[in-house]
Amino acid sequence: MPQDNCDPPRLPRAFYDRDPATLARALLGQRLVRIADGQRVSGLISETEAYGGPDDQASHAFRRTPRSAIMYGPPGYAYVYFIYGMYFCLNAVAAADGQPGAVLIRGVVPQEGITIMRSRRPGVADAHLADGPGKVCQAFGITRNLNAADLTASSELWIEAGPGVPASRVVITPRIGVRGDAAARNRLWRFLTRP
DNA sequence: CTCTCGATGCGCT
DNA sequence: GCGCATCGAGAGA
Repeated sequence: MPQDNCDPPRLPRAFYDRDPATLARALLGQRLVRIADGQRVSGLISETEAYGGPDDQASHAFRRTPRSAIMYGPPGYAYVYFIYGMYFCLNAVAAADGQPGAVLIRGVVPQEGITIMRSRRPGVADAHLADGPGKVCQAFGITRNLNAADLTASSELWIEAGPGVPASRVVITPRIGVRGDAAARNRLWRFLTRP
């Protein structure tokens, strides 16, 4: 596979080497980039959620299993999982090696390759191309193949430094759809960008 | 092996 | 607002 970019400005591993909530906030306004079939698709991350380890009942890493093992590994890797029999969700592994944690990419505002996204999600209005975790993976063509991809080195999927988002435009809420104990439900670990 | 149900999205009401 | 699609991970037996 020839590398058609000289040196894409991927965020370095140190960027991911933080606790999940801090990383979730920091990922807002960064650029998610996907190259498939030589086509570049990108957008600014607009919504994230942090997931922890054994102290977070809502997290896959609440228990260490073969699937969640990657969340215990070094930061900067993609954790892609299959859900509800038909959707994929993309996470970026956070925190140091041995410290479990990840950030779910819940929403992206499309920038480049919008026509490709439309073709991947036929009949969907532009505003809803990637405004949900499953939609992000559909619009960006992200599947199981990209699980464990190194976001700091992959030529297929990475995150670049974007304009970021000022604190005045960040909204923080509890996470969506978590069913754990009160601690898991009440944690303010969802970050979204207000327009 | 079997059973449950989910870090969801969509279409219909 | 509500029900359904659809299947793999994880747990219990």
